[in-house]
Amino acid sequence: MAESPPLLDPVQLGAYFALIEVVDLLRHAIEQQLREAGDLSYVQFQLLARLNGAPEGSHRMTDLADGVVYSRSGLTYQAGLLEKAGLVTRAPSPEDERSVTVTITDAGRERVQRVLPGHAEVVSRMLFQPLSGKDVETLAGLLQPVREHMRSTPPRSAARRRRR
Amino acid sequence: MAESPPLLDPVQLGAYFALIEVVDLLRHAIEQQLREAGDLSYVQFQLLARLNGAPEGSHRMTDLADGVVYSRSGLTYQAGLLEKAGLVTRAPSPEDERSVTVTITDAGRERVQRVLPGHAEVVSRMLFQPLSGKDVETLAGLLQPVREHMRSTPPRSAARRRRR
DNA sequence: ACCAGGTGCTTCGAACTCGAAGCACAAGGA
DNA sequence: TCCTTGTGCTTCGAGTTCGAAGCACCTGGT
Repeated sequence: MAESPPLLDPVQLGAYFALIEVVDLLRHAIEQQLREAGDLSYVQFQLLARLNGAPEGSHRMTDLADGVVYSRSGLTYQAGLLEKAGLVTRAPSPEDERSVTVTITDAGRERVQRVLPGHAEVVSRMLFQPLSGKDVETLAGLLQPVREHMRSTPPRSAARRRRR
Repeated sequence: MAESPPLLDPVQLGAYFALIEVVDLLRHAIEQQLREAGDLSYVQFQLLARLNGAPEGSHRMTDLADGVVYSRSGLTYQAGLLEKAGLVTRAPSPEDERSVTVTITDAGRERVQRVLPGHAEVVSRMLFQPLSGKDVETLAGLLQPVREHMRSTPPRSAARRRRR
């Protein structure tokens, strides 16, 4: 039987490894900055930022979990921490008694504002410093379709919950 | 006082968010595949792959930790698991009594070979499907300098260990 | 009106992660 | 030689993560 050709050529491998490594290093740097500047984990920051940008400053738990790449149970845990810290409130939704509406508080908005400059600074310095404006546009243009592709493609052997 | 301009423009924000999200989604998919195909976590796979590619099939702990973005203690833990699973052996280095040399076993190599095709398939399908060959080259070309930049730039307020 | 299946969230247990502290060896100057 | 400092790894404790299971509510068909 013939040797099946490698599914990834060297260029692809390089892109793949670089992608993973770049994001790992970036995340570490960001996490450290957020911890020092505002005692937030990256997930917590993402949640607050998302709420801060929402029309009413609130979202359902599920929408939050879908937005961030995160498990439901993990979200419950983090939402609990944020609530305990007074950065967020949780209340059952009026329309659907099952769902919980998470709303950012003033303290939460302040916290986001507090860490935001440092956050932007880290991203700018670590990620964008070696890239020209043109490069960034190109990068964004390449990643956007990939993002959409991944979002639209179900996890193959998917079954968020056992389907009948 | 004047409003300080945002440190990140919309295009940069888009690139940044897409980058993070793409890698998060990719990692999840990969992790699931590795777990199903070979009962490996992503870190374990990375470690085995690195050892598999090494000249002697071995590395010192520190070199492994530096290669992967990972804490020392975490590496000790994972190396322990891999050893327990018989995929790797650990032995004190002959030259330096302090350091530990990790070596991949035949079973370890087999395991890598077993999961590799599926791994490549997932990466290919999720990441590269929406990209042309030219796109991939461009992406690799953009990320390479960023990777080097991050690697060479120390964590700013760095001090891996308390410096005097 | 019932009730079977679906959905939203939480709880639970097990596993993983990290940094700080600790141990042992190494290296280099007094 | 000693002894101070540095390095390689492990241990420890606390915090975080996930999936499976569980509970409550909602929906649509009969």
